[in-house]
Amino acid sequence: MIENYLLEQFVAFARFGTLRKASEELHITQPTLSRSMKKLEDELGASLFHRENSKLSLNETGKVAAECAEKALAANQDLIDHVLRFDRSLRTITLGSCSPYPVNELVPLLQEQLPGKTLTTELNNEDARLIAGLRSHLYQIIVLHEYPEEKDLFCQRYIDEQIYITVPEDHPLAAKDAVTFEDLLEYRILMTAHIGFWMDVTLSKLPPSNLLIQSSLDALGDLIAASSLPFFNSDRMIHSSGDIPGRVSIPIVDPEAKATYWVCCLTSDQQRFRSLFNAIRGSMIRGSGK
Amino acid sequence: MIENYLLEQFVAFARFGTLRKASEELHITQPTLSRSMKKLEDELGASLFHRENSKLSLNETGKVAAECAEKALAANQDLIDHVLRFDRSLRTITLGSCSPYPVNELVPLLQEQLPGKTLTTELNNEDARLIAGLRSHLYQIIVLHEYPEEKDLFCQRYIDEQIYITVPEDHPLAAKDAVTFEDLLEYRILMTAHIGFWMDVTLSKLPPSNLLIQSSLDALGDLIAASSLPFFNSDRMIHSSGDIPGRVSIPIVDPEAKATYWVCCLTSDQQRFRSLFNAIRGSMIRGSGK
DNA sequence: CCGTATTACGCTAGCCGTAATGATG
DNA sequence: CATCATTACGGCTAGCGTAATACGG
Repeated sequence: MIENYLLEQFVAFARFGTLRKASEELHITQPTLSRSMKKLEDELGASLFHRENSKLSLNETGKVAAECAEKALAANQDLIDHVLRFDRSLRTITLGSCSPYPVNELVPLLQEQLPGKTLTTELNNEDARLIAGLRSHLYQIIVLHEYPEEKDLFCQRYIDEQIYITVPEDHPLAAKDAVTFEDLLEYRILMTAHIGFWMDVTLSKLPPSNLLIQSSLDALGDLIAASSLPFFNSDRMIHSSGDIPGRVSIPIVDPEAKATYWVCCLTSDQQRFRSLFNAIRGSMIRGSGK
Repeated sequence: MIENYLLEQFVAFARFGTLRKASEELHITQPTLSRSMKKLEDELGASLFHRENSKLSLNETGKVAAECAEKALAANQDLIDHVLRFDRSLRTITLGSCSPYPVNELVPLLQEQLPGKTLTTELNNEDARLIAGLRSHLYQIIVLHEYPEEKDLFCQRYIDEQIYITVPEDHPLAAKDAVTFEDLLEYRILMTAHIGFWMDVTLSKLPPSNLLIQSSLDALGDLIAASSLPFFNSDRMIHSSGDIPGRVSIPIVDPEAKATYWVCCLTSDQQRFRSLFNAIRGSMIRGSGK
């Protein structure tokens, strides 16, 4: 068995080419590195270096060893990452979502159902990365916008969301009952960057030059109030924040402008979150009754 | 970074369940293990054990950690194996073959073409394992009985071999020009275990009870001389060792009883073995001219 | 001479074992 | 009291840094 401190030093040499540079990077002295490299060769029982003229370089075996050493160190780092992540997952709940609205709705529910747990949330555009995060205990609960086929996931159908465009009452579009993305091609539209997968949807339907993307939510609010530019909205958002005087919201009828959300956890966590999923179902019934 | 000696001790505990057993297995003392497990928790910054009633067991995080630790240790062992194998491959040539006859032919050629190198040979029934061995530098040259499609292999068509059955002149089969495996069903046949993939062929065509398999080649030779039992032979073997007085050899005409050999190396080694492959082609031309 | 690697030497951190203590059934 | 884990103590290995040496462009 080769200790990792030797591999770390060896990989540093392989990367930086000379003992001096590597020793500086690792904040150890050159003689220490020199000694370690000898020790590594000794413990492996194979020559790894080509030595000539006070110049040290990897030989063919050394190159093979450097590759393998990186893998071994990566496995070690994996261990640390996985353990810390899992340990954290026992005390904290991280909600990963493809879209911000479900987060708003779920956060109070999670806080109520999982008292004493720290709750953090994260937007992530790609369903695949959300699922991978769930498996690696980066997330405990995720919200997807497509039903996943994966067998190790327990999924509960959640709310729908329909995208609207909100315009001033005197806007050319204001009279319409419905619009398509195509209708929006001639306008510049305000939006925020923090809308999860909806960003991918809008970018696939509208050219970037049409979109005035604000990274700050505050800035977006100010611009909406101060300008008469159209901006994206959704039935859910309108419902929860109420109508804005002097503006009308028109539904976008493209199929891409409507999504069904799914709340998922690992099947191995299903029992643990049973009452939470019950509460989610309950909230949907109450929500529809409003 | 977690040092591997800690992981080794941790995995031993995970396997054997108590510090005592693990300490005995590792030939270290119990207090040492106890201290190491604390150190591991400390360095990871996570609790790994459930401690109660002077009983130590893994908690959920510990189970995750044990799995990852095994992977990390496996990666470390991989490093050692790969490096030693590669280093060895620079000084020695290991020939892996699916069949013994090509080995007999190739060994003198290899010794002539690669002077100063240590030469070892190994029979291996499965082509897939020969190819894997080539890739991991366990072998440098292999002989297959089917053309492999793998792109990282350089392959050279080699000799054919045809299996015969050798019987006494007064044997019922002696009069035949050709036989099939089916004809052999009623006889007990002498053979050796060291015939590579031919063993798989015979076992697929004849019941094991028909085969008198000798592990020692000497024993087989003695039995052939002392008994009148049929035994397997091949055109190549007959050619090189000459006819045995009082015996006749009859070809087995099933397609399975004929093989074409392929000599292969890694394409990355192709240049290194160029003259060797030339010599192999040369030997085949001379061989056919005889 | 400056930059490189190796060798020599002394320090000390940390790993180990022994012995003692605690806890449990 | 037998078994298992933890704590306490002292020895010693081995990894470290400093300083000196060697070698080349």
